Amino acid sequence: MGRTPCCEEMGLKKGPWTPEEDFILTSYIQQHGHSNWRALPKLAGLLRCGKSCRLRWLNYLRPDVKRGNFTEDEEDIIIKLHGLLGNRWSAIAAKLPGRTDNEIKNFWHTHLKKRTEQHSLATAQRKNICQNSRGSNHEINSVKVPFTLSRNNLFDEQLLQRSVPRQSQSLLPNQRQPHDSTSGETMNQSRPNGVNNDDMDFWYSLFLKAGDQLECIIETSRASH
DNA sequence: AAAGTCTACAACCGCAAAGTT
DNA sequence: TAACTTTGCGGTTGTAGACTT
Repeated sequence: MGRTPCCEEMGLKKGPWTPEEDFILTSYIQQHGHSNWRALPKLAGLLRCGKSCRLRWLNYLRPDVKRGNFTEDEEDIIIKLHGLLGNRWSAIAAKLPGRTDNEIKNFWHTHLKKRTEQHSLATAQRKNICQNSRGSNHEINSVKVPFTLSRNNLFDEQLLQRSVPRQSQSLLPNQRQPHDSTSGETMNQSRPNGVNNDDMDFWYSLFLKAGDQLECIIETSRASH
């Protein structure tokens, strides 16, 4: 038996939200919270599905949502984190208070993607020149950070150990204490080398410390293997 | 001024993970 | 433990407004 799509029920409205709907949703959540998105629209008197209400609240109506243009600092963080995390927009958004995953995703596709593609092209061209001058026949790998994290892949810890700057070695996973017994247990169960790939705080701090230097060294390391 | 094209972003969709019974 | 429900995520689409021809 399949799951019923949330908007399949008859009479549910789709498309842009009206100010009246926004007011009803905001008022309801301020009074009752949002413990059950599925039941919320009926209780609030909205002809919307719970999913739509949740999205509207999280991306637009929440009081702590920051509107307006991204600052240069925010752009920089997004670019760096995207290099580290890939398209994990919610993880990136977690590091930018007031910004939503949807907003960051849109901003990436409309502004930053082009810019980083241009940067990658320039980097590849620069490295080609460098490689050719050394007479190497190694293929240039365009992947910026080889241990880019995603839900399903593991990074190459040995490569990371070889690659990070000396001053950042102390931050590597096997030198680091787990946050607590629970996370430590999870780490050991799920990762033979004791690494929890979801520990974004760690990778974020490492990346901010090592930053471009880490990327540069890893690229060199790959080319030399 | 009209038509065509581009850009930005709100919103939808399907899927998978997490939670519940 | 299986079946089912709910939530959250990321990819994609629809469309309004800006811009160009």
